[in-house]
Amino acid sequence: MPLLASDRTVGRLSLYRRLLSHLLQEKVRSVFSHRLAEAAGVTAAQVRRDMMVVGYNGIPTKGYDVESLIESIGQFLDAPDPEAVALVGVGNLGRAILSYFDGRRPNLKIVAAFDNDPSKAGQVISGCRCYAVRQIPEVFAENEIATVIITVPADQAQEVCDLLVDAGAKGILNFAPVGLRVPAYIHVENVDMTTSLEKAAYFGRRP
Amino acid sequence: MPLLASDRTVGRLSLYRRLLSHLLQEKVRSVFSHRLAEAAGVTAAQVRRDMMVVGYNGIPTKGYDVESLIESIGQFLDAPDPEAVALVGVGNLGRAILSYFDGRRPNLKIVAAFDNDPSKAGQVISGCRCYAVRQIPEVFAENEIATVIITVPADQAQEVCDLLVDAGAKGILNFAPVGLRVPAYIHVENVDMTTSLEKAAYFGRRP
DNA sequence: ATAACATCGTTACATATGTAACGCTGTATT
DNA sequence: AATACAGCGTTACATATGTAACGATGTTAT
Repeated sequence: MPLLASDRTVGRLSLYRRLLSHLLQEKVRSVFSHRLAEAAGVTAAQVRRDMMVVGYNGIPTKGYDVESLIESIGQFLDAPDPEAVALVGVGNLGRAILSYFDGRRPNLKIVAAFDNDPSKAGQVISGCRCYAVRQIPEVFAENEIATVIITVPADQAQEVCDLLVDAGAKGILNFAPVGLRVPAYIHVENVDMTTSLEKAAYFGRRP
Repeated sequence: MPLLASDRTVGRLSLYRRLLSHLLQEKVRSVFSHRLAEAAGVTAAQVRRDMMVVGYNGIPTKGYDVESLIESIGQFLDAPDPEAVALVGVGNLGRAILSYFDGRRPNLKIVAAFDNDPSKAGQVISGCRCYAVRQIPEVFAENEIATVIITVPADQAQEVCDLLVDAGAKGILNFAPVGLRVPAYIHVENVDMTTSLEKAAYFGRRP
């Protein structure tokens, strides 16, 4: 099993796992590549090819065992131990995201939020404690935080990003609509809502 | 100039336009493909190739005129007239998005928000009026809404989606972590924050 | 026990996307 | 006015990604 998968593949694996979890909740024990493909909006061949990447083997005429496949994808995607995540920028969007992720992925828990408004420090929002921005280094070190979510306004994003990289961030989920400049070994995942909306409008208009 | 561009290309054009707007605010009149490429995180060749799609021509040794390029990209990406957008699901995330888009893209304005909690009807949030879900057909017809943002919980997303398609939605920006089933002529743009976070963590871990 | 069948794993192919090379063009300089 | 040069537009190439075809495999039913 290769230790590195492509961006697209990782995205699909994450999606498969979520779909499989839903199936498990509905007491579904096994699933065929066809069905999983339909739910994920891809072809059955794509699913089988992705399973190869994970190194998981199904059984002809039986399909994939839901529970053990979830386990296998987890071993591939997740770190061996639960990971601590931080969020910077406790505005409307930051709070919404804290709420969104609260309890959603136990292995990827947001344990600290930072804001440059000092009055927010000490507050607990959706189970997450707030700190001042200057506390980033110590809190990162204490919790071994490597993954961060940036939800500050665009004009502060680069500045915050630099602080985070210095503090040891490796993976950044960036909601600010700017291209962050980072060292090559850092991974930035951009969520650009403006672009997404414009794409929805554009392709909705031209079928 | 081709009337249809690829998904990726449209995403980059949207990004270029935003970067160009920033430049314009800083009174920058013209820009080279190199600089625009650097800001967007792509190669110069990519920028020039994308300009071909838009049908915009620069001038050797002078580069691209910022103002007229913004205009050209707008003509390519935007509808001839400003478009009305709706949002469904006025929870934490919905409100954050209403605030985020408030005044950001004048040609793509969120004019109506819907929620199944009747107490929200009549409220105005970030300049956007709230309605009950059952009012979707009439409000869509009145405002000729074709683009919608879905921010309802996962278990209600498909149901809401069906209503929206019936009401005439063509482009859907979906924040719910489920694969929506829609007719072929409808375009769904998924923003999957869970997957994005998992990707950030995965690639941060494996450089 | 054996044969038929459905589904899997894998390899080979097709398409989409990005990168680089190259000649062209217009400006600026002497 | 002629020449040098920086940057553009385009074409050709390389890589990445997705699709489909095909043989292998295990289960089930006779």
